[in-house]
Amino acid sequence: MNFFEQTGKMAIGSRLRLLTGRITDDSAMLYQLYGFDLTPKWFPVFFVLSQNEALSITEIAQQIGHSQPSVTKIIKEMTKAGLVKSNLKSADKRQNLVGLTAKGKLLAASIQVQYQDVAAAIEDLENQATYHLWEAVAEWEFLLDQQSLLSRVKQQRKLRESKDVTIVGYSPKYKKAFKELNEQWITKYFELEQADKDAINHPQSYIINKGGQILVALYKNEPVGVCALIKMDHPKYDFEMAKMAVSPEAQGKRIGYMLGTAIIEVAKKAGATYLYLESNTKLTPAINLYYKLGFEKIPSSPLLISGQISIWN
Amino acid sequence: MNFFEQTGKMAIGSRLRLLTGRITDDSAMLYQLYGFDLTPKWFPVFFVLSQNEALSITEIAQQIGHSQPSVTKIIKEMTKAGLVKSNLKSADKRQNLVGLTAKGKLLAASIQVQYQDVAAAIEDLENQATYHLWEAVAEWEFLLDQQSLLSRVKQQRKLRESKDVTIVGYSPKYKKAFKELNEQWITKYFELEQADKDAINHPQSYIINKGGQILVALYKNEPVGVCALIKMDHPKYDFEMAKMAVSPEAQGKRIGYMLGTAIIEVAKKAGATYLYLESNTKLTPAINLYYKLGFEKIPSSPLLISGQISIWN
DNA sequence: TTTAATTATATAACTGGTTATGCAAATTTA
DNA sequence: TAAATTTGCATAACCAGTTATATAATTAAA
Repeated sequence: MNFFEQTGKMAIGSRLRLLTGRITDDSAMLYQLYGFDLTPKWFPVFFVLSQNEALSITEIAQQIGHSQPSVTKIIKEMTKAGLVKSNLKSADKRQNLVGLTAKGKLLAASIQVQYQDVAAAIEDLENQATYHLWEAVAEWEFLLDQQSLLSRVKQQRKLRESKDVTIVGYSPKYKKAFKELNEQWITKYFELEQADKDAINHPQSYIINKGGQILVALYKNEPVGVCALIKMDHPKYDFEMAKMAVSPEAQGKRIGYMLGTAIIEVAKKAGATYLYLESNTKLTPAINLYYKLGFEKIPSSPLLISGQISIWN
Repeated sequence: MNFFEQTGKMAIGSRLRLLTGRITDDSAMLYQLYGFDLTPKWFPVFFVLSQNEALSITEIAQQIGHSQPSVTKIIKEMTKAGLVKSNLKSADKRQNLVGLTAKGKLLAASIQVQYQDVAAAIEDLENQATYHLWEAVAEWEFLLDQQSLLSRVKQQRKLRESKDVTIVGYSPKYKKAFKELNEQWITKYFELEQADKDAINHPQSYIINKGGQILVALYKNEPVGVCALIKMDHPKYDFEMAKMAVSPEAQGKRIGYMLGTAIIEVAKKAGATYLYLESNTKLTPAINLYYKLGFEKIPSSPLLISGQISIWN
């Protein structure tokens, strides 16, 4: 199996498929060896039916983890083989209650010896092994229930991509980016007010020269996010965090979070203890980010959330 | 997954199938997420082709562990998608040498980031687990290479069935069985001689009364095997082991072996140090059994093997 | 050097599952 | 209580693999 040494673990799906096929093939031969008229694909259905007097198609499907049409087909085949009787009396006329026939029950009783031998063989095999397949599979099921493989890979991608993101200070070459990124999202949700226009068109004079700061997030050396710290003249708040914008194409790389923590760092170094922030509550993802950064809601104003950093001190 | 707790490990095939499906489904979505025009089933072929300039269909099939028609179909699809060019120049005109196109090579290069993310996600998952799926699968492959599941179950069956076998001493109620079992196999291969007839028709007078012994193997209380110890008047050999017969229906339950070890035990208790045995070499399974019991060939006679017990002392 | 056997591939037919869909019965909602 | 929604099932169509088989090219054997 040199192939899988080359691919590494990302081929786990292919590798599992091959092993499964191997086991299923041998299982088919086992039923033959013991002289039972059964196929591996009937097994799960047969097993649950031997544990229950009668079940509906859907109940069986749920218990064994198959789709409902799969069970319908299997039941049809098993009925033909005389193992199962369907359409038993049910109060719910949509349901097709099925159960084992006398022949099926006889088979269920006599197949016990085969079950024992197979269980013993697998137990023996697992005892020879240092890694345990059964438990490993159970654990993967559990871990994938908690978070799917898809979502785990997405998380890894974010992690990797955030390594390609650097945060730099403002310089005139980012003037255009600062304007466009802010324009983009503000016009999407609101109208551009004069104060907005002033700030995003003239960051140097309206923000930096007044004691503020601007940070730019670069992804592969292209500016994809900005954030500003605006000097406030207020007894409690030293700065306002504002004009945070991230390009939609660069979403999902935790750029907002990186800009936020960086700007807080800058504010701290400038001696600030509280930051002010205004946001419309309808911008849910942004609000979540602010909470994550440590901002808290000021109860007074219902529509806006303003906040203060409670993280430090 | 309560179902698999009920079935126990004999449902390992079904359980693996479900897990495999789950992983494959997520893999398909991953290719979509990263924007690559690839499906999970192409992956093994695509991977080996990205490692080799050109391969024949059969070579690919062997490397990835698929059937040849499966690869043929996949190559057809990938050719249609422009990833693969087939019928490259080959000395052997039967062969269909295939390799990646420029587009395929580009894809191979750009998909590396996805590979990395998937590998990292799986690595992370395995690090969270106490049992390790990848290694467990590799170990099962190895153990099944050594001995198939089918053969392991057969072994367990023998073991179980040999527990239902008991060895008892001769009594007149086994007279018929002793005769029939011996008649059955002797007439199958040879002619019944007068000495044979005497012994199998009158075991009491011809064997036991002359200082010999007879053991009977019972399977579910039915006599299915016999073996005799015949007193010899010889300077070296105390007894001859003879008239061993096992019913064909009871074959494969290690009954011959059990009878043999029991009769040797009896001989030991009677003070014997060497046993004599004659057999025609064409009875290969029997010969193997005798060797297993500790008999050795007497070089002089080519057609017969006679022997001596060298196990004890 | 024919002839026979083997090898490489393609194709057809099958298998054990899946999703999509439509219909009838049951349940919930207005 | 009529209308809308949900549920249970069967059927159809598909999918990713398989085995069986035919054909052409190559290799081995007579």
